[in-house]
Amino acid sequence: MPPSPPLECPCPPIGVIDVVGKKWAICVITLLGSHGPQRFGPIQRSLPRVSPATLTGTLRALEREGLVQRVPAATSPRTLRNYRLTSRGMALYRHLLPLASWLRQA
Amino acid sequence: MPPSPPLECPCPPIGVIDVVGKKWAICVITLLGSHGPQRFGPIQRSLPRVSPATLTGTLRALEREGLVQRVPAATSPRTLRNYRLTSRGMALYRHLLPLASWLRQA
DNA sequence: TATAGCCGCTTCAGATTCTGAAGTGGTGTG
DNA sequence: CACACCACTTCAGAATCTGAAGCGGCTATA
Repeated sequence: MPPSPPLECPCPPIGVIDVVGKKWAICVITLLGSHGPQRFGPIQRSLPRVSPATLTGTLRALEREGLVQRVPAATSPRTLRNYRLTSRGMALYRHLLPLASWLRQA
Repeated sequence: MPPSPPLECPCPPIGVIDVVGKKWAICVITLLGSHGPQRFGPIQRSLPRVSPATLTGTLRALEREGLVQRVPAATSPRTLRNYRLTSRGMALYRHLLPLASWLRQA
């Protein structure tokens, strides 16, 4: 008897999930979705135990996937930048809300 | 001016998310949710590039969180065991469905 | 009973990734 | 100019993951 064929996984295990299927990416997306655009510092302070190197990598990966973009921070006199969700990122955020609420009450 | 206080993250960045916020855990939960209880081998064959060590670790962590349980595989003459979602695991599965559908069409 | 094979892991080395402390560079302020 | 602030970058050590290999329990067949 041949081994049973692979089942189709509802979550394709390669591709975007390599970016999104990480806790810091999930946290960043839901944070930006619920609190609006933020700068690097506040994001870092809101996510205890994330190292700046990992946060930079996470943000760059989300940018590459077109989920987040950097925009000038209008409120600041400095040339600082906010990270904000793109419309694709907003769509993902909405699809993450059920998971986020489950995680909160879990 | 003191640094802005941390924002409340909708996804608490410690706790269950350390188990659930990984791609293999997401894949296992959605796989078991959509295809019913499965044994180790079929799960492994359905998730390309997961190593047996990582899959074992993922399943044990999900078991510890009460999301998955091992039950005797009734259909098999062997003393093999299926992994199946608990009711808590089923609840998580339902909250993961929107994410899974976004990932599929992303 | 002997034996061969499947299955569910476990072990291991090497590669990748993460943490947290420290440092760098660019920009605005006094 | 001196200084502070912020967004990173660098680095070493720790943790985690991959993929190949092997082990032990069980079953089917002889």
